[in-house]
Amino acid sequence: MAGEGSEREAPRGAAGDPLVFRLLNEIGIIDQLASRLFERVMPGDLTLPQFVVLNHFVRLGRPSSPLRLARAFQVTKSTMTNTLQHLERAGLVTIEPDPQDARAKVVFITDAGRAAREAAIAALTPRLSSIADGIAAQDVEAAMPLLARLRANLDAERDRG
Amino acid sequence: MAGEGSEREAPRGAAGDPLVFRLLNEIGIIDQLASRLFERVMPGDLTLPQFVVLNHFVRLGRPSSPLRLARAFQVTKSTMTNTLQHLERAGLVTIEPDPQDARAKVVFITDAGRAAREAAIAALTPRLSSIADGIAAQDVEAAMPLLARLRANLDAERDRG
DNA sequence: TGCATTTCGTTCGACGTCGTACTAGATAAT
DNA sequence: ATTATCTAGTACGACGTCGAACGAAATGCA
Repeated sequence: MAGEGSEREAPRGAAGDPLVFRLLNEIGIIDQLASRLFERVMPGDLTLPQFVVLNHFVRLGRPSSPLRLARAFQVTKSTMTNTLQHLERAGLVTIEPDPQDARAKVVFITDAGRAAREAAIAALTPRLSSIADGIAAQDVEAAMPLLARLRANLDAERDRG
Repeated sequence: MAGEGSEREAPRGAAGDPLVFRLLNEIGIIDQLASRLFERVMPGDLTLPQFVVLNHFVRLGRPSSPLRLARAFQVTKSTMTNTLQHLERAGLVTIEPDPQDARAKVVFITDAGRAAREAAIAALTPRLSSIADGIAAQDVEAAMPLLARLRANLDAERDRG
């Protein structure tokens, strides 16, 4: 464990003591550390959101649209526009008008995109084992329902206004 | 970035550890949703990092320095410089040179800062119960060691380069 | 003492993210 | 048909975040 100064605290919320605050707190730290680590390990200029989009294409096996991608990743349309523009400039995806709907666009992954995704996974994989070190699969499985519930609650609260 | 929604596909179990990957994925989504919700609920122009810094001051009960704050929240110095500049412009903190060390600075929370923090907490509190709805305290307690371990692993991996 | 190194903080440019506002095209309503 | 409304995507500005580079001050070392 790193330096643990007496002043150490979490980068997220924690207005008081409540348990859920502590949980969100811990989650915030983990997300912070994980994202940074991912970006540092990524080859080239590939960022985490860019990788995630490329990965999605490979798993999906077919083209998609900016809006569907935005929904899939819970980001706004403008955020996805931004990410796709970067990917397109890097030649990792191509974007064409949708023949069916002149408002829409179709996004394809390119061969270079697939290669970049493979390289990223190759760089990531060895790190994942270190990160998983000393973590029991059954403990993770046991924690997932809690997290799913928390996510669902946040989701509902988001729609609430 | 968050995880996929409806456009889901069977995660083909690439080499490595799909389990920890899924965990980090879920954590990413939760952090996303929680952060957005916080910012939407925050009164005025207060952002989450700004609130967290103010909150830290109240809990700490004494001034601090940009570097110590950066370490406490696991962000870089430049990130903290940025946040503190916003807080100072809003009159929520004051920043003075450190008499002991001419390189350093001392950051104080102001009365306006305390008031802003109180207002934020007042706005946040009612949301908390909704977010915690259906979540058992013992389940959270049970999950914390796992998360702590994950955090520690990420921390160690970060220092590894 | 004097110079090299470390430390504290800022500046700069880049990316992700949001929300608002806008265009263009599709759909519904009358 | 014509108009009103909704939908897909983009533009813009703001904030958080990082890393690299920098100036200024403290510390270490010879």
